[in-house]
Amino acid sequence: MRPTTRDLAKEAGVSLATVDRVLNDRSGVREDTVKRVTEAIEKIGFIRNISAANLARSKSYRFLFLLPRTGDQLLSELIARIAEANSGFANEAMWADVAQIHESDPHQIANFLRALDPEQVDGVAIMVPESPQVRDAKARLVQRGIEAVSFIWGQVRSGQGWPGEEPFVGIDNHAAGATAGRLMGRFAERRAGNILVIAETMSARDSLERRLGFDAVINADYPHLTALPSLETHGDAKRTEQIIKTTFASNPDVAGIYILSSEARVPLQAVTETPRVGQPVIVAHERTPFTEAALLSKRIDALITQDPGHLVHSAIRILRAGCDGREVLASQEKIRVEILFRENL
Amino acid sequence: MRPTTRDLAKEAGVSLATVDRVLNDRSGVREDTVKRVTEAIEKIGFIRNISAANLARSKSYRFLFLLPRTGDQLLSELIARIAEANSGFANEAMWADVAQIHESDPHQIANFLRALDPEQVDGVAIMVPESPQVRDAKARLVQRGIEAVSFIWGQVRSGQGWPGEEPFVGIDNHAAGATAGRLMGRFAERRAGNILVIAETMSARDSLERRLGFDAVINADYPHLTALPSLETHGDAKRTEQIIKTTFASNPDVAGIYILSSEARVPLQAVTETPRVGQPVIVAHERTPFTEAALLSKRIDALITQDPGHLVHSAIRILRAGCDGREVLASQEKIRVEILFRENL
DNA sequence: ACACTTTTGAGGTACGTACCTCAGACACGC
DNA sequence: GCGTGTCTGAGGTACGTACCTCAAAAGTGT
Repeated sequence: MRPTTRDLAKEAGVSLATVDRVLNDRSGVREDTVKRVTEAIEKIGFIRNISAANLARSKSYRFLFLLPRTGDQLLSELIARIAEANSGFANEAMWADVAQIHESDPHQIANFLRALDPEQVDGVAIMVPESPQVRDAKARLVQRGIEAVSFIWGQVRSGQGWPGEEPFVGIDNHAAGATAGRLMGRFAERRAGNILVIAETMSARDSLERRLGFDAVINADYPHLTALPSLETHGDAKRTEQIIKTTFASNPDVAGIYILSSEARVPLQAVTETPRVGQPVIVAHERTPFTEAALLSKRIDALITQDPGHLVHSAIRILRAGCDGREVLASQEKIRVEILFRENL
Repeated sequence: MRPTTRDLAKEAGVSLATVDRVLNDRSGVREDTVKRVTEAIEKIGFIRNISAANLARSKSYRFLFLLPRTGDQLLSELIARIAEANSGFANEAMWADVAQIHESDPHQIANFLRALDPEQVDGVAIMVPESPQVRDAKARLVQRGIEAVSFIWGQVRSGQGWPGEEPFVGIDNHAAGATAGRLMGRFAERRAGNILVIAETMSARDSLERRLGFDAVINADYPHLTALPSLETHGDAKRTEQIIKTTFASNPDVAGIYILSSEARVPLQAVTETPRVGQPVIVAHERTPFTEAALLSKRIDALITQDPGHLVHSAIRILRAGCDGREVLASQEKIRVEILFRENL
C-alpha cells in the first residue's frame, strides 16, 4: 500500500492539518516544521494520490487547442484526433476544446490569449505562427496560471525539457527536411537534374527549417541534384497551377519534387495535372486522405509525417503534467519524423 | 458537472442502493428495475467515475510483462521502457512488473500462466512464441479474470479489435517485411544481384511473415534482385560468422543484405567484419544502441522499427481498458512500422 | 389472510485528499 | 502577567463510488 497523508503525519510527528498546510503550501507553518514534513515525504516515499485530490476538490482539466482558421486536411485530421481523445478521456476528468483563429493577425491572437480565464481554462495548446506579441501573451498566460504549449508551429529546443524552456509539441523540422532530402537523394540517385521545392509560404519558420535540412543533405551528398528556389503557392490553386506550369516549361529535366508545406493537396493536384516528361520522385508531408490516396496510387513516392494522434495526446499530457506540477518524460514526448511508403501505411 | 450516481438514482426513481446493485451487477434486482436504471444511464449520459470507484475499493492495477529470458538489446530496451512507464504511473494506481521465462518451453510457460493469481495480477502482456499450450493457457487466464495481451510475438488480426479476437500489441510483420523490401529495392535500384536474408530462426511466425512481405515486394517490383534463402544464425556468433563468410565467398555480387531478426547485433557484426566487394545496401530491424550506432556510422542504410515505448504503453492501455471493461480505440493502438535513417533518429 | 421469498430503500462507513473552523499552545514584547 | 500574534492540532464535511446491514415493502404461493 502506498503511504497516505496519515502515514506522513505520523512519520513527521505532526497533525493531518499541518501536513495538509505543507502539501498545499498554505501559510502559517514554521520553516522547520515544513522541513520535518518534506523530509518525511522523502523518507517514506509519499506520493500524493492525485485522483483522490481531484475528487476532493472536484477538479477537472479543461484544455483548449487554439488552431488556425484556414487549413485543409491536416487541420481536419487534428480536430478529429482531438474529438477522439475526448471520448478516451471520459473516465478522467479532462476535456479538450478547439478554437480557431485567423493565424495572420498576431494582435488578435494575443488578445484572445489575454481574454482566457484561468477559472475556465487550465491549459492551451497553441498552433499559430511565432511572433513577439504571441510569445509575450504565452508568457503571461503561464504567469496567470494557465499552462501553455506550442503546438506543431514552433521549435524543438536544444535541451528538450530543460527548466525555463517553453514546451513544444511537434517535429524537428530541420530533421524532417533532411529526411526528405535523404529520401529524394537515394530515390533519384540514378538521374541528375533539378528538384522543385514547393511551399505554401517561406516566411514561416517551419518551412525555412525544412528547406535548410533538405538543402543540407542534397548539397552534401547528392551534388548531381540541384534544388531550385522555393515556389510559394500561398494556398491559391490557380496561382499554384500557373507557377508550376511555368517552372516545368523552363525545367524539362525535373528529377524530383519536394512539397514541403503541410497541406499537400493543392500543389500535388497542380503537379499531377501538369503534363511532364520523366518520372520525378515526389516527396510530400503529412498523412491526409488525399496524400494517402496519392501514395497508394503511386502519384507520390514517400510521405514525411508526424502522427496527429501523437501530437494531440502529447500536448494534452504536457498540459496535464503542468497542471499537476509534474515533470514529463521528455524522451516519451518526442514526436517522431515518420516515413510512409505504401507498405507501411 | 458530470451526473453522479445520485442523479442516476433520482432519474431512475430508485434508491442509491439499487443503482449500486445494477452498476456492479449484484443479484436481487428485478428485470424491469434494471432496465429502468440502464435507460436512465443512457438518458442522462451517466459515466462512472472510475477514479472514485478505484478509490472506494482501493483498487490498483498490477500488470506483468512476461518476456523471454534470452535476448539482446531489444529486450533491455523493452525492460527500460517498462521501468520508465512505472515512474510515469506513480499518480495512477498502476504497476508493471517484468518476469522472464525460457521461451522455448511451452509447457513451462503454460504452467507459469496457470500459476498466476487473479488476486495478485490484473493483466499480463505475453511475449513468447505461439504454441497451442500457450494459446490455451491465455484463454484460461481470461476466464479466470486476468487480462491478457499478446506482445510483439503474435499476429495482427484482420479486424483489429473485433469482439472475440485476442488482443495483440505489435507491428504487422508482413508489412514490415514489405517495407524492408521496398527500401531495399529502391536503394539498390541501380545494380542487379543477390540479396542476403539473415534471420535468427525461420521457425517463428514473425520471421516467416517478414520474409513473405519482403519477397512479395522484391519479386513484384525488382526482378533484377534475387533474395537468397534465409540464413539462420540461431543467435550463435561463431556459426553466424561462418555461414556469412561462406555465403559471401559463393556470392560475390551481393547487392543487399536484409537482417530480419529483431536482434541485429550478432549478424551485423559478422557482416561488417567479413571483407567483401561493393557496397551492399543493408536494412535491419529494431532500434538499439548498436543499430543506432551502425546507422550513424553508415554501416547500415535503414532501420525498420517498432517503438518500444509505444509497445509498452499500448499494452498497458489495453490491459487497463480490459480491467475496466472498456473498449480501446483500435486506431490509436496500432503500432506503426517505422523507418529510420540517420536524419530522423 | 397467511407465511414466505424477493426486491427495494435508508443509512452507515470507507477510500485519500482538500478545506474549513475553532481551540489551544507557544513565543514575543511590554 | 498581560495582550498579541503565530503556529499547531482536533475535528468536521465534502468529493463519487463501493459495500455492508437492517428494515420495510412488494410479490408469491397456499
